[in-house]
Amino acid sequence: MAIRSEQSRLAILQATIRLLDEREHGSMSVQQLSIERIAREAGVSKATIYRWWSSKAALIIDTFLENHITSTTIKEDLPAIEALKEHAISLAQVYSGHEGALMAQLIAESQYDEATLADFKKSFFLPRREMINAVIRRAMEEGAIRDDLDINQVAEHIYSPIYFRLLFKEGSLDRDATGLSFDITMQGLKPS
Amino acid sequence: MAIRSEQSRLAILQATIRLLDEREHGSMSVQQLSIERIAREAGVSKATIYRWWSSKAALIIDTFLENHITSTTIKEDLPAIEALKEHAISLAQVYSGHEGALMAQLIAESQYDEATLADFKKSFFLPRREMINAVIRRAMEEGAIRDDLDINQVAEHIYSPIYFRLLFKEGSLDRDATGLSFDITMQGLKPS
Amino acid sequence: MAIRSEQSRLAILQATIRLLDEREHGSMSVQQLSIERIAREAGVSKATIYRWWSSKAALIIDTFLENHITSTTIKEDLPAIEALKEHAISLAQVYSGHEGALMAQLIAESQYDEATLADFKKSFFLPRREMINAVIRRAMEEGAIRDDLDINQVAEHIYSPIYFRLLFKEGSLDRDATGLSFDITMQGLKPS
Amino acid sequence: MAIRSEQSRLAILQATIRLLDEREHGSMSVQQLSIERIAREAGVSKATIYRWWSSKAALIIDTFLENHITSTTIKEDLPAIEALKEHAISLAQVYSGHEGALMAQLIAESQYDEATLADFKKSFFLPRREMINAVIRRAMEEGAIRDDLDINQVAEHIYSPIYFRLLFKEGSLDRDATGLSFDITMQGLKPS
DNA sequence: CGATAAACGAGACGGTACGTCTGGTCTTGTG
DNA sequence: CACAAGACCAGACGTACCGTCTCGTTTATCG
Repeated sequence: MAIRSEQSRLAILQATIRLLDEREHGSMSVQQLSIERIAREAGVSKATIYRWWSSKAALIIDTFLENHITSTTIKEDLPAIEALKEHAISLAQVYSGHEGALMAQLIAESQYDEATLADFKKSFFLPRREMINAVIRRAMEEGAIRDDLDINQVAEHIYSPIYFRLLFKEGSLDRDATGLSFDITMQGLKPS
Repeated sequence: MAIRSEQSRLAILQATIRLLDEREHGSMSVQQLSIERIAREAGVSKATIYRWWSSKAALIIDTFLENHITSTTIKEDLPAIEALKEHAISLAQVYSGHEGALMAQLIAESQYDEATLADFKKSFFLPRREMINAVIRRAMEEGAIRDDLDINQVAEHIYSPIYFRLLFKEGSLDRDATGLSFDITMQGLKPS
Repeated sequence: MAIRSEQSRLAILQATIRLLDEREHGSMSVQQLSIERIAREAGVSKATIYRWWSSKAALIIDTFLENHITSTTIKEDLPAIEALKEHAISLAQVYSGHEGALMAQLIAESQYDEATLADFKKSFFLPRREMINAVIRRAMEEGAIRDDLDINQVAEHIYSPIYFRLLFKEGSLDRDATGLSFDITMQGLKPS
Repeated sequence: MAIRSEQSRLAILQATIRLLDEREHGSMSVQQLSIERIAREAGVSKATIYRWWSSKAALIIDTFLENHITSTTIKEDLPAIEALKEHAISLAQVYSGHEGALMAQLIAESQYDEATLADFKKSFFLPRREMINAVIRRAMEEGAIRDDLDINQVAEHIYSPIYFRLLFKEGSLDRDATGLSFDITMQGLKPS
């Protein structure tokens, strides 16, 4: 039989994170990063990587998951609106650094491959959305958000300005700007 | 002396648009597209391409400009809010087709190169934003939009849901969905 | 592991010999011959050639070795002087054809690269010189050649007129001319 | 009208000699030297070079001629044999330095182009041979060399060991070695 | 003296090749 | 039988030259 080598798996993931690391020699972009290089760096055969990951993007997504990257908690004890606001602000702050660049590059890669986009959404979006949707639902119950809207569309309105700024490097991702943006959005979402 | 050959310039731009074209043999993505291939297809030396364009992305941007891609007009005779809405809807519709995919790929490329992002914004964003900003300003004067906000931020709120849907292929870009989304945003932007 | 492909090796050597062949389409010179072309002709990746040969010249030398080019036997049963003469004459005759041109081009290439010269001498010169030196030694013992000279210098005097004519295409390389030249040289080498 | 520009001609020749110069940045070989580079270095259009020289080799030959390279005088007041010996020795000494390398490279280039070989012989060989032939004739008259031989063949025997050593970098080109070699050759050429 | 014709610099152009890199696949031998 | 090691074909990378070809711009002769 010969089971999958955990040692190789880890070596590959660690080589990947090391090559993407901001403090290293130049910190490669996702585009510059090559399977070839990762294999060399990890002391692993290229075939082993291809055996277990379908694409460079899939490997990078796994690397992110393994390294608990870009997780933001939601404070359950606050009023729903404020919990959402805190979440938005902390997400924006995470995105203003190196992890934001990586996230932007993953979104970029997703434009070239359906499967990558699907994988990306499954791994990052849906889990987070489930959490956030619960809070949105709570806000609807609290009467702070219109309850005649699709929940996903509400989430979209909350997130989209943050991703816009991330991808276009336009406007700030700091606390104040994100808070103001959130308030405007909420003004549009509250019941009339 | 030795003037640039218009013939070569056109051959290059046309070969590029042809290779990116949706109806052709597979319709290459921006990533798959190579300078090598464009040169071969255009019957042109690679050096000629490198002489005039600093990167593949720069060439593609020029190709877009040359082909009047993704231009949407603004109806000046409507009330400002309705002009904005029409603009948003027609932009979303353009983005729901092949041109949307190309636009998404250009945004993707911009994540890997500062210069590309700058070029991209200069060529597509700023011109459009100038137009839209005038309408936003008119809406402020008409009292339909809060006049205490930065105009760019207002534009951001109008655009960001569209780009979110474009990039994440989540939610629809059709007339109804875009209209609803726009209405929500406007609700947040109108004076209290 | 991953052993060298004998199939590729042969394809490369055969493509090389084919391209250099006198009967083919123009018969390329060593200078005109390109790694690119050989790879294309052999149906082989350029990298495979670069992996195993350090330069075009090294590849051509191997091609020669593989094809038993320019080997001339020495008749052991003749008196030493006559064996040497026969050898000189047959070498000159070989050099008067296509193989002479290739040899001249290899000498030419050697002027531009130390390693090529060394490789060339190791592969062609030294083996032949060992054979010839034995005969020269026999001639010295037979009293036909001065035995106070360095053997290499004796060999040099025998060979140099042939290479002179080869490289300068001056004078003939036929049996009579080479024989006469050899006799003159021998007159200078015999004991006084 | 419009006569050839002496200024350009000189700039080209000087750029060439400078690029080939041993003291400069790496001292390019004839092979590495490119028309492109010479033109750039000379501040001259490529076309101007192509207008006046048929090949790189032709240009280099002209450069040599212009710079009185590798000229060796013959002492008329010595006995013919000694004049020849002095000539051979001083030629070998010239060839043991940078000029020898250039000469070797010109011989190399000549292997790839008939016209270059012809030009090379016409510019360097024949003039020198006329001088040397006169001395050989004198040696014949003095009874020091067999007078039943073709003069060119005599010259060949005198020169060939020197070129052999130059091209194969085998054996020395110093005074003693060249002198010994010359003596051996002369022993073969003197009347019996 | 002014027309004109060649020579010139500048450099764009289509090509060809360079040597390196990566993508994926396949093979061989080890643990 | 998963793995490392790495060979293999394919093909793109960006650069360097090739030799040809406009371009204006001198520059000298000739009408």
